[in-house]
Amino acid sequence: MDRYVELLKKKGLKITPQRLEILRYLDENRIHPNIERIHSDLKKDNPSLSKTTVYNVIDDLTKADLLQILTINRFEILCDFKADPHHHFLCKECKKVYDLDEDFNCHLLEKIRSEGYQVDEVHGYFKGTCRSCLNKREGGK
Amino acid sequence: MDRYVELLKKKGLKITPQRLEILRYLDENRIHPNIERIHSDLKKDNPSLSKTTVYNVIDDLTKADLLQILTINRFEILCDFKADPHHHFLCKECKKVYDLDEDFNCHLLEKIRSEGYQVDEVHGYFKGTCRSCLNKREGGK
DNA sequence: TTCCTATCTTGTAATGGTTACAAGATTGAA
DNA sequence: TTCAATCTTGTAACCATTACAAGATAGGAA
Ligand SMILES: [Mn+2]
Ligand SMILES: [Mn+2]
Ligand SMILES: [Zn+2]
Ligand SMILES: [Zn+2]
Repeated sequence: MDRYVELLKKKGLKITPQRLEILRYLDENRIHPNIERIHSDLKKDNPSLSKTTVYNVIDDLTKADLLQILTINRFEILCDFKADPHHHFLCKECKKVYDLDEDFNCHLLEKIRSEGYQVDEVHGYFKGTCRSCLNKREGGK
Repeated sequence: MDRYVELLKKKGLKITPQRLEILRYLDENRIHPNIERIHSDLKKDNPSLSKTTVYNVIDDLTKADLLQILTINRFEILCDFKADPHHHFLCKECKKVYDLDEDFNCHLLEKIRSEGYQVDEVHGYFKGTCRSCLNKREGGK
């Protein structure tokens, strides 16, 4: 059975072409796209896709814990296929959002939990300039 | 000289009553208020304060690095007087945002820097349920 | 397979937080 | 004291997101 059909079934969501396409797209394109990007990319193969549907599906999938919305900037909704927990780096110059795979701060997490907080989500956002933009800056002088 | 006058002067910003009031308010109320809250609280003593001015001043002070805007949720602008770097815990139940004073993940920060990223900001956001809300839940059963 | 209802998709309209703008007030340097 | 640059204010515009209603689809039951 298709991997994405399985994911939706497991969460009790109906199988629709739109949900499958968006899920596949996010899994295969780990670029933290915004709503506009998802919509315009998928419209190529499915011209009738409505932007409202993209909003709805992102909402459903987020509630089902199949993806997460980043709040690394407040100007747009950035979507991330939910794989292992990881953190992010936003380059202020090219605006790309990179994944950081390294494990992140178990010590503080333990500390907070031991103080009685119930922690459901851990978000780590680093902001600055990526290597590629730094290089361009060097080259361009 | 007034502490806040000094801060503004150091950054080359003109001294205005609105800027001083907002700066003082944020320093004395470390509750990560949103624009609406700042505006309505300060309007009590200064009825002519415009919401546009709150937006403008927050913008100026952020650019001057005197405060930071949290992106812990995408529904509102939360302001934080810029003191020592620290991280945050959002309670999904009462919506309060707590400061986490513990030092946070120097290891990963070093790793990223060593890989060539230039890191300007580090944001750590934890989300879940705070002790006070957990207690209420227990008591209310 | 067929039927039927709950759910989903779509286009359009409404919403509301944020930003743009222009006129009048204030600041601070000369 | 003067005056230009900057700031504050109210109003209007913007536009991403959400609400809504009508028609389509999914999937369980018979
Ligand atoms: Mn990611
Ligand atoms: Mn804080
Ligand atoms: Zn870059
Ligand atoms: Zn709470």
